[in-house]
Amino acid sequence: MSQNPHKKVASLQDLADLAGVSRATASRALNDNPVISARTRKKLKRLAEKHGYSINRRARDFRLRRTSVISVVFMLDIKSEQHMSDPFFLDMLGGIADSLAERDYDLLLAHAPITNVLELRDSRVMQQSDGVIFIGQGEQLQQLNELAKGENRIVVWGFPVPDRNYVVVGGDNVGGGYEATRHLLELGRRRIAFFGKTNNPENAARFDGFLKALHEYGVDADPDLKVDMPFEMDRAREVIIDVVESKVNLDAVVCVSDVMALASISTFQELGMRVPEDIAIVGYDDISLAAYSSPPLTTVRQNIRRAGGVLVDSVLRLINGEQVSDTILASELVVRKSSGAGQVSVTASAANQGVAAREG
Amino acid sequence: MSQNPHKKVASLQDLADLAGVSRATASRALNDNPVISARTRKKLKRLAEKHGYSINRRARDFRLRRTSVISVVFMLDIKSEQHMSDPFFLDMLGGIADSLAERDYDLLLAHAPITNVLELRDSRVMQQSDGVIFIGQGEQLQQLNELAKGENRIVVWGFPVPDRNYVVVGGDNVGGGYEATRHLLELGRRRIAFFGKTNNPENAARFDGFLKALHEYGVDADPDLKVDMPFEMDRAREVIIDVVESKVNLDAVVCVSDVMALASISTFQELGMRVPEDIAIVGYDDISLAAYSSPPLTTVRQNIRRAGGVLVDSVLRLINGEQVSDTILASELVVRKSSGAGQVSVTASAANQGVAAREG
DNA sequence: TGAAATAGCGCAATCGATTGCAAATATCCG
DNA sequence: CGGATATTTGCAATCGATTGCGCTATTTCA
Repeated sequence: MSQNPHKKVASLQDLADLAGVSRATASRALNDNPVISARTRKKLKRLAEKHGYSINRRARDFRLRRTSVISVVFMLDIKSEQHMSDPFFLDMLGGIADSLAERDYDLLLAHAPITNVLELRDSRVMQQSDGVIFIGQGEQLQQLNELAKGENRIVVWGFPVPDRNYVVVGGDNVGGGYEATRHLLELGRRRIAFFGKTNNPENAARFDGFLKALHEYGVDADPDLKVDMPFEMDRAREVIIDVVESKVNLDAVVCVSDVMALASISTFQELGMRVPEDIAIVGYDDISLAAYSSPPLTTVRQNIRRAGGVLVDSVLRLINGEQVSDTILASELVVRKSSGAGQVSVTASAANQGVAAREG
Repeated sequence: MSQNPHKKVASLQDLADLAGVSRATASRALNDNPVISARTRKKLKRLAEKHGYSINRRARDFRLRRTSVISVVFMLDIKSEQHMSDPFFLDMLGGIADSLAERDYDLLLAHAPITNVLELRDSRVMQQSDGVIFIGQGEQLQQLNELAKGENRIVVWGFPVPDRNYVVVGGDNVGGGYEATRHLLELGRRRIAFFGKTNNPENAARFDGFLKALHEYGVDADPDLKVDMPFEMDRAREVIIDVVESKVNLDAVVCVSDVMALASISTFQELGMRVPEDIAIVGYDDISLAAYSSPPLTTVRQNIRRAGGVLVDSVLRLINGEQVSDTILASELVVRKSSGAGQVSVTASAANQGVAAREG
């Protein structure tokens, strides 16, 4: 009201009228179309500025038959909504949101637990957005692949399994699992457990790294030490108690997430075990609370903000019809000692850009 | 492709052609306009179903001059982006996202640190969405109020300060602060500190509750025990070290967030103090990790998912031109003991619905 | 100086839906 | 059976932008 010198300039037509030109000219001027003279262009831009006119993006998107919306879908463990509260996801979401904002895209958040990814096909996630970013492949590899069939605007944060119809951006899960395990082996531990479900490719890859390290150090893998840990912390706690009570001999744990690691620390301590003296624990993600557990948590850090940027980049390039290859981002082991919050970083593995080219 | 029996039915016109009626009739039929006969309506709905036609929401929104988008703005401490990774926010966001999805609204996420709220005025947050939800009032009470002036589609999660132009939904901060403090007083503690900045209304209210409890128990408030704690955990750590080293006598702490409480526990332990023997700590929010710290954290729980629902409800009703009053949601103290993950809940204060009516 | 080339701008169709009003058809009633 | 009323449906404008094509000026060059 009061901030606009004259009456409201709501549409392009209003602006054009004000400038004494046609709507078409106004449109072209604001879009820097070279066919418009510099004088006219400047005049219109000045008027737009002066009257606080900003283009109606919905109208433009409508005309251009696009949405300027990217959907972000969290593929969580089906029954555990709680899992979503892992700070890792918020960091990831923040990174994606920032990158999208820079590129002038909106973010449509879909995080309700999805029982079958294929149900998404007719949903707004697919229909009313220009592209989709999946966080995690979940357990529905088949369905996800089916959904991605014929679609060329889907990017997934996860692990590059063979024969898929989507682009993958992921951390170096094998390397991360390997470094985490190697760290424990270097500390002299030999009875190292792996805590986490391996029914999704990411965790399976971490487990591969785990096995690789064991093998390298000549340690046999004991099936009892692979624990299929649920994501919900209270249930995880029960499983840990089971493990300990069944007298499985273990002196270290590699966890697939920091949240799980923190829950484990708490549970082991509750059971009278000392961390890390009796049992050493390594997490994954390096959430900000990791540095503030007691003892501080050694963990594998993924560059989440960078990941968000790459995810957005990839999906936008797909939309643009460009060739996009997969990306594996480096992870690094962050070693924390009980004495204070000091930390030492050890690079785990270098970033490999574009590991696998994508078939057209 | 293969799932559609015939060719693609992309627009309402296609569907109308298929049914042998006009576009107008098709539109009315799908929208259950009573002026259309039941037979025609059924026929069109069946056809739409069969051919997998779903309405183009952008086109409809465009015609209806609305966006079906609600913006969510996180009003964070300006310099600390990290703060965003507090799991509390993700829970809140999840609750809002779910409620919006139910109501068929999109969620536009704006979380970049905002130096001046008024800058939002010309941004997409205000211009391209039907309503706005602010999470927290931040420190910019004045500007926020200025922004809300003349707007009647803004809802804020926070504390109902006087003379504002927006609707507030909030937890019972005074009650929460009070109960947290009372709990410590009941345990016999008398040197209780308050950790947190009180430059935003929510925390100020918690501090009021804190003072009220002290007063009730005849304990004098010591200015040294009010610690203006930064949100970043590493800086908070430094402040705590300062406090301890300056020989301030304290035996308990009320924190304005669980994340801060967890960081405090870690720091106190690092300094050789036992928790809770030497110093007892109460948090706020009951993030899921709170139950898994060592020792488990006693905290004030806010019903976040409910909050998300109320926020969405309120903003949609505002959009709808209805009168909306403020809402204060109950908080409850969750007491956790070192022995295991068992927990006892004590209701802190009842929910007061619609505390203050809003001037039209 | 006159014809051709170029620059600058406007006309009008278009994106996919909604809706006031009018037209067409069906139903009713004396 | 004819006119009045009620029921259904269609016509066409509209939301706010973009863009192919064509129309004027203006400039260029022989």
